Amino acid sequence: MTVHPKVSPASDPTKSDHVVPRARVPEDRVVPEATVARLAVYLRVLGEVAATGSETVSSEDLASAAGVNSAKLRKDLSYIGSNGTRGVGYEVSRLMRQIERVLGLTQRHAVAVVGVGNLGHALAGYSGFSGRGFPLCALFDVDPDLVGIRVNGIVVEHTDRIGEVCAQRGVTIGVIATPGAAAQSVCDQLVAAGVRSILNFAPVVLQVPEQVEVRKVDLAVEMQILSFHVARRHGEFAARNGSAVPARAVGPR
Amino acid sequence: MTVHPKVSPASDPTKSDHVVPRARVPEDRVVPEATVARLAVYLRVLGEVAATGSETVSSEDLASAAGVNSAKLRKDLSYIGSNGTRGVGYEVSRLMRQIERVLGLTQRHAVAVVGVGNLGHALAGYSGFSGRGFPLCALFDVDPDLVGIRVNGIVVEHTDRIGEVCAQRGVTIGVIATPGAAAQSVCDQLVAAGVRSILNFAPVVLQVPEQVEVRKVDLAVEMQILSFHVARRHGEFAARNGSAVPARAVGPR
DNA sequence: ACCTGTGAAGATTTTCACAGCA
DNA sequence: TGCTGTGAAAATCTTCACAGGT
Repeated sequence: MTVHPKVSPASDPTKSDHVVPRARVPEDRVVPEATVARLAVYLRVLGEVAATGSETVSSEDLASAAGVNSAKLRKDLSYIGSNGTRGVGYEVSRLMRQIERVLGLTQRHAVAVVGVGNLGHALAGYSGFSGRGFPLCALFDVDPDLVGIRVNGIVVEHTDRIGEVCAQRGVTIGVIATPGAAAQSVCDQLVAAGVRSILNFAPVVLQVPEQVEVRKVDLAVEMQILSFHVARRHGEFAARNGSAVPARAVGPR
Repeated sequence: MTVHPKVSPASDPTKSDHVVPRARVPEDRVVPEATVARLAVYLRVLGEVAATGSETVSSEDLASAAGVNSAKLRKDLSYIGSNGTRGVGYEVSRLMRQIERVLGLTQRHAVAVVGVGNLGHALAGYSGFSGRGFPLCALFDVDPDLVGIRVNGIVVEHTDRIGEVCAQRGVTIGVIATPGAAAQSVCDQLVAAGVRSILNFAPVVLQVPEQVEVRKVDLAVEMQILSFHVARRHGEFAARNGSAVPARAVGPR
């Protein structure tokens, strides 16, 4: 079941020296997963800052615009070897380039979307896709009525041709927007075609080889998490006095 | 000079005492945030198990279907005071009810979707919405061509009426599917209307009072995270000893 | 024999707080 | 003075490993 690559409980928790020499790539720093997710957010916020004409930002301002605290932001940026200037802040354009480089946005990633229903359509039309280094290169569906039509300039192919078309067009990222029942099979085909990164919108837990990175976006899960918090809010107070909603500390603006 | 347009973000000065109130269940048990997200997944998988006719599952089987390891699953379930039977496993229907109760799915949560573009349409048509205890009760848009039309049985209202309509229909969860530029303003209106849970699809970091729970779904961020992993695979470990691929297993979230 | 529930260890992430530089 | 970069502490989350019930 669980694969156990390493067994030895490792060594002394003296983190100061990275004992295991990683490959000799320039800027080889370990970027925590949690940090990666936030870097993308910082990048967008930096874009907004740049649009205002500011050439520098402080960690404080950037953090508050990104909704995190400034210590976290500084630590995140320190992982990517960034340097701002003490007493001044970060140079916006330089920092943007740095984050883009770390996120691999200096290369383009050809994207295929499988499933051209409501959601697939919306995705295909999403400008942030092609606009931001993720050119949409292929669309697939099983529905004969959809195969052959053109969406956002791309002709919809039959899912049977996933392997062939993805290989041909160098697809590196696959987006699954099919019904749940079809998702695993589609996923298998993408993986067979060499796709190693998948964004899954189908309400299914995909089983993939470990080298494949899957990100899941699940509306039902998000709604249920919100539901939990709604219930919690009511539960904490309602038990005692039966009132619907606890007094609000913040009124309408 | 400062970037933040609005009031306090979900984190800031006032946040010195940042101890997020832990999630509580009537029994005074604490459910970690990370666990809450997985409970929703377990619930779906349990549904699939139930469909096969099994009346019990082991932590091992359930975990593998949910893509997590069994120790984690058992610990998660222990937080909700669940009990399976040693030597046997968990009773499927009982466990489902328990999770539903903890997630607050025993009550209905009226949902409003703001923004009836491509994505909003897709969301409005999403069956898992109304089907699963989240009745879609209101739709809003600014576009005069959309206001008044009926989508999935719901008449689209103008966003000016968010406050009025949400209050009237008892909306507790708001979904923002507008362009980024409109999102903050829409959010403010939802909050003013008493909505305390928001699912945000707009590529913006919303600034909200701290009692409001915001979940963000951000396609660009997801793509960029995948991009990072693509780049890492190709870059760093390329020529390390010939053995297995160094990529570490990364579970969903 | 099998499988849950959980204390404790380990790993990761967040926050604090301050040294040090422009 | 103002703000970054970062050790170190704290908090959170994951995994181990086994006691204990069936």
